[in-house]
Amino acid sequence: MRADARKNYDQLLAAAREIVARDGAGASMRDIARQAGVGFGTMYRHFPTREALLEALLRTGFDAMAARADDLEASSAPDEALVTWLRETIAAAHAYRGVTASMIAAIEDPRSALHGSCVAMRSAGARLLAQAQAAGLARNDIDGTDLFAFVGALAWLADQPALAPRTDRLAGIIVEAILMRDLRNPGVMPSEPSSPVDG
Amino acid sequence: MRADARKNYDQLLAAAREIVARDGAGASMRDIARQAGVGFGTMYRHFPTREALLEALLRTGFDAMAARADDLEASSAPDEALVTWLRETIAAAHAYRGVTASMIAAIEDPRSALHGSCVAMRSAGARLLAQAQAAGLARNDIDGTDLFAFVGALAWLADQPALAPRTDRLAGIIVEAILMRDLRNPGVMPSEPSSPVDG
DNA sequence: ACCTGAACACCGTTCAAGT
DNA sequence: ACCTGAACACCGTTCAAGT
Repeated sequence: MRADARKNYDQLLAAAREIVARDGAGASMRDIARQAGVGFGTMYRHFPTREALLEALLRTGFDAMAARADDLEASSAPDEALVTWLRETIAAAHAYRGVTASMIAAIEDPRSALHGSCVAMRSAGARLLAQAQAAGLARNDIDGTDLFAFVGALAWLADQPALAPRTDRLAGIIVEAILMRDLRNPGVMPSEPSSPVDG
Repeated sequence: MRADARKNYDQLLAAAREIVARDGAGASMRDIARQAGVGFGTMYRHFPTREALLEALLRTGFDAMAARADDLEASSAPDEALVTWLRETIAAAHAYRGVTASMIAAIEDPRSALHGSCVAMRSAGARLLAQAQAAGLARNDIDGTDLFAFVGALAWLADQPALAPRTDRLAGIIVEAILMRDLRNPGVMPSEPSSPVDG
């Protein structure tokens, strides 16, 4: 890759990060090329489709969340690892407004440029879920794709200005349901031995 | 309203229903006008904004769901009323692909044409929730807007082809969490008298 | 090799001209 | 009163012409 091409590539990615954060996944391609100081044709040479551009933009973040899952798996209890990973992943997805739909469409389309990153992230979450399930800390009737679906739905909530402030609390309710916890009484701490945990 | 204007209005609405069902909330306005056999100007005379058109399209459905809440409140146990209403409302929202976001944005914008219908529907759901809460059948730490948020998130799930088949099951998990039920063992039917139902 | 922008076929929206 | 479509400023995308 020639030096000028490399520079254009980097500038396009930087511009895309800025414009997509401002205007969402449907941002104007022309705006991105303009912001990068590059001709439209150059942009299409580097990224033949909008999805290819989003892919390059998201791969870094996705790979980071997959790696984060590994760290959490090693350092935390299975349930806490899962909770932390879910919260951070929702927050990360929210950083790219509106991309969640493309992300989810990519997971079952092997031809999509986003496919690899999506599958890797789903696997990372699925591993954490399996750990929690093996420890008897999470319900057994959901899988990694269900987890992915919840992340997507909650990231979508975070994208709605009217609902964003409630996202954390609603995520908490879903996490409770996944972890089979019962935290309904706000005054009672989970340290109280209220549930029968016999095998 | 003149007879020809009335006819154009109705044809625009019918065309919008068809095109929006096919292409979602971002459907081409020109397509709708063309499908209706009406000039662009005529369309903008009747519906000055895209939101105004969506509003007219959705108001009927929203009002129906509000009325449905009244029926259910009168005819069913509070928890079953809430479950049924949630499922039907998610299905109804899904019939208008992608409009959920506009619907939710409208709820806190009194100037939006959708505002009235949204608030009415939220109130209907909130009433069912309050009934279930009063009967001790639903958790007390959520309100009508939370319910609305769950409906939106689940309708969004139903809009994603890759996740649509799981929507019902995931809705069930959320409903369980709202109703404080524990149906985690798939083999056990709820007919088993496991919960104390004394009043 | 790589870059560029005129060119094409669209889009949402407006408004002068029609009946 | 109401309808219409040319006109404007955009958009995504391509491709012949340049270096």
